[in-house]
Amino acid sequence: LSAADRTDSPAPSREGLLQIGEVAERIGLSLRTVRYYEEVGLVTPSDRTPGGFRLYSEDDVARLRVLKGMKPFGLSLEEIGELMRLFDESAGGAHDGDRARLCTALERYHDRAEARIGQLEEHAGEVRRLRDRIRARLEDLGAPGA
Amino acid sequence: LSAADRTDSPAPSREGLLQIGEVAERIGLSLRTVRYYEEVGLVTPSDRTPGGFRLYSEDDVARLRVLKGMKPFGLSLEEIGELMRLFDESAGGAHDGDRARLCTALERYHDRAEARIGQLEEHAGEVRRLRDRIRARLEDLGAPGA
DNA sequence: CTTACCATTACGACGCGTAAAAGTAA
DNA sequence: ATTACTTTTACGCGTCGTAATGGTAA
Repeated sequence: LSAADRTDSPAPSREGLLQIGEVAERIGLSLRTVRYYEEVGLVTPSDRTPGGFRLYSEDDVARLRVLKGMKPFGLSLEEIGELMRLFDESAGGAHDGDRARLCTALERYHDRAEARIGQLEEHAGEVRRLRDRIRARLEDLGAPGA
Repeated sequence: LSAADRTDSPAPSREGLLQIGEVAERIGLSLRTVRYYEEVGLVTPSDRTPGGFRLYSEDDVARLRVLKGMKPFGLSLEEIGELMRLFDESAGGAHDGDRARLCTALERYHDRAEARIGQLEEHAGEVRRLRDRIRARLEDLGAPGA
């Protein structure tokens, strides 16, 4: 290797395809998690090197990013998979199947999202009250000492 | 049994002590969960019937309620246990031990609570965006049909 | 005696963390 | 040859859900 090659870039590999380490770091997921998502059929790398290294396209990366964004939704990975397929199908333009089924399914997730938002806000409120209780204990504990 | 006894009250049992079913229903936890909290040393029933039925005092119930309120904090049950003990110790009035240790420990939980609040609000934001995307898909899907 | 409630034990699931042993890329 | 990256396999953990089997309360 010539000295000019010492850019030491982690692994652009070929044709803009990324290997798992780069992907995980960009998205903020662990390697284990990315592999697990593949194991349960959520995101499969578009290609592999002859040696078996996973190679992800930009689309794959995008899917993973969407996936990560869905996590606060509190769905199971299986449900996340269904939701992503619903998106795929509904984005397909050609609504070959029954559009009605897509709608009702999406509506259910929409309602669940609303419910989840409320729950998260409730939770934030509960934690705020807890924080205040801790704060009170602290003042109640720090004042006599100072 | 006389007909007058057919009030069929679930299980006030004796002396205001409640058995697990009543407790679980009041708090909104499953029996399994209540038993598990006991298993890991968080809330132990004050008494048992001769036959082995768990009997909870009002204080026990209160502890369980506090416990449930802490769940959105996202702590492990072990950490929740520590936090509850910190509360107990700091409420003891007689601060026999080192007050400094209590303070620093409580402060850590306080900071973690703040962080958690921020996280929950972020999550709510993400779910809101997701909801909007679902909504967009629905409009995009429903308009051409109607 | 019946019915509703409760006990214990144990195995399973989900979403990964983590380690082990080995192969691949450059 | 070295080094950094990757592979697969497999066991572990926390927080319960869910039987299965049998005892208790009234």
